[in-house]
Amino acid sequence: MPSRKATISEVAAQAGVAIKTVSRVLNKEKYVSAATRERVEAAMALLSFNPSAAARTLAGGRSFQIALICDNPSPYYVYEVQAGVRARCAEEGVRMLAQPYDRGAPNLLADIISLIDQVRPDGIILTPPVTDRADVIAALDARGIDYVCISPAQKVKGRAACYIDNQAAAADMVQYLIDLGHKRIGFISGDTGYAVSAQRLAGYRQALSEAQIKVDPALIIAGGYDFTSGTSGCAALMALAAPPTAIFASSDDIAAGVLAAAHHKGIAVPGALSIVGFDDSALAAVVWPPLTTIRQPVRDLGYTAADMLFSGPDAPQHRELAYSLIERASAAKIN
Amino acid sequence: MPSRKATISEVAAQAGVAIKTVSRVLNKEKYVSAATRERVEAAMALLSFNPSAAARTLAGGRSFQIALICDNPSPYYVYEVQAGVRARCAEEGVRMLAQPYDRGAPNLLADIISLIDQVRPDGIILTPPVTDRADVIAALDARGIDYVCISPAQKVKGRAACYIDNQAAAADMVQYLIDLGHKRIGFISGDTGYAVSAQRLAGYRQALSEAQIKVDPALIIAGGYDFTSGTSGCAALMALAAPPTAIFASSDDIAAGVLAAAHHKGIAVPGALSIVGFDDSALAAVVWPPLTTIRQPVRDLGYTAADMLFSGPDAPQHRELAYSLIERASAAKIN
DNA sequence: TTGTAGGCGTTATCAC
DNA sequence: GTGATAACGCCTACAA
Repeated sequence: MPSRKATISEVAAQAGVAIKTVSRVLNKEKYVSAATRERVEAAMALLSFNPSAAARTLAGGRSFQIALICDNPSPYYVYEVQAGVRARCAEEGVRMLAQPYDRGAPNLLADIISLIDQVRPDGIILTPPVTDRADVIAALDARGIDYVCISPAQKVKGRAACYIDNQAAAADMVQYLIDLGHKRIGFISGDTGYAVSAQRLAGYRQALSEAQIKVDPALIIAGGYDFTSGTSGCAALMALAAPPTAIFASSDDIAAGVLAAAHHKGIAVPGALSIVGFDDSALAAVVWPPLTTIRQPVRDLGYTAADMLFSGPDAPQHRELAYSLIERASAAKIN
Repeated sequence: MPSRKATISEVAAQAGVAIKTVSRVLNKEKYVSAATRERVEAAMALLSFNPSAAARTLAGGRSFQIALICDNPSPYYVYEVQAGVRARCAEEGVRMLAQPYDRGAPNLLADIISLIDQVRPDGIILTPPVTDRADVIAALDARGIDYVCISPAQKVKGRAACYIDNQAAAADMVQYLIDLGHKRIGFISGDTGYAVSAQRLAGYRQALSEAQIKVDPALIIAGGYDFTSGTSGCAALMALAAPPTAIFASSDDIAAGVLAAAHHKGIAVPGALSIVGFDDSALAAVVWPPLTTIRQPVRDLGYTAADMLFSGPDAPQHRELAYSLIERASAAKIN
């Protein structure tokens, strides 16, 4: 194993062909005789040749990198999205450039433009709430970069995305609780920075309204998509003079927090309290296969199939602690 | 905002200087008059210039990318390490190339070599168990690439690393349980693929031995660093004719699993059962500051400071569910 | 302090 | 099918 990197011209010399021919083999182009190809491949193996990504990018305009623009307070969510994207990238011979960013960063647009101009990724994957930033989308369109949106707020015709009707799904979940006999149902919202937060709240209101149940503002707690919103939200709800008998958590992390707080207070779940949690990473799971076609038109997706929920590598185990106690209304209904 | 990328020569023309001068400003080199610098910077801003990473890499030999070679079954661990590395990279104007890999991948060495030769990262960060792969380390040394090891099995003089004496730390933790009066202490091990797993078991044995407590093989469960090892391990231990009164979990994920199983069985924790968990991501937290000096000699680190434990962005909240019930022996003792 | 020439390793174009 | 040659955008070396 040589400690110095072999170049394409060395491979060419070794195989007794022109540089361009090696390049053809490398890029799996047509019009290379089988004999030549084999000789070149042998030479590449002999010299353990690895093409320079920088040179290929400079000359060819492709970077062999897919950027994942990702902001989410939940480690599980990030982990699953990354794991899935990474796996698909490996299959395609592309590298994943994970770009977590701080939500609310003032220069997000500039950062993304820098990324594009500096790295020239072959494709970009967006997660909320960037999926809903008109300026970012416009910049991507202007540069003609391929991209897909995970869970955008709106379904836009012709734009590659993994979409779900959040309001309808949330309404389904609340309806499930109503069917169980609940009338006082608490709601812990997600971060207001995410468009889906309002949509889920709308679904909550819709279901109650359809069931002729009056919405009690005291039962609606403003939270964020994290564990602590669940703990504090649950505490606040249970401290009410008339506490709820069920709680809708706007994310699975919130649901886990609610569970923790409920346990802390000695409340049996389920029993005295029912909880449903909205599973965001289920949506993320769906984007993996479409990534294949990131350089081609990607079809929009509707609801996630139930069997895709929690389909991440070890998702079931990792989340068992939370889900063992969560009514799986979402999984049952979202489909 | 032009939709086409500006080049360095365009900036040079705009500023009325030579390309090389722009390059000097770009790389913050000395010997550029303040006036010239300002003019160049103005031109760069005007054209919203972003240098091509590919071109800089090809010509300069630097890629402005740091690779993070990471394998771990715990999302929290990965999340925290990535978050920390990313933050430091941003400060340094470098990008993070996260490279999760499948443990036990047969071609890991080849993959890493490909990474080096193709991307030429400016530095590499390794996490267990790659930190202990002699072939990988040798390859890195051969190529003269800077790298740091998080939690290697052995402390190697002169090799940049974030190290902790796992055996001593584990012994401390078990001693803590013994001090609480426990005599039958269960042990759920980590994956045998990690060198630290054996070291932690050795620490367990050592503490028992020093306390004149006979080691009962039935109390030692083979597991992995994940949640389910905790649930199944706990179930197995509690099913014994003489169950333990305390359990040592080889990782925090295992500890969380033990907790879940204990709850499931209606066992009060703490009370009937004490649990300690080994916190791996605490070690990871320590590597962040040294990253600054990744291109310079990096000093070895000893035990992690207690106040660095759980220092990740939202670590305390996210892990509250698990830790609210875990005796924090490790945090107290590791320092 | 600034500018000029040459090359980094690959791909695209256009011949052969 | 295969091969020369010119880019690609920037940095290193060496002048001026």
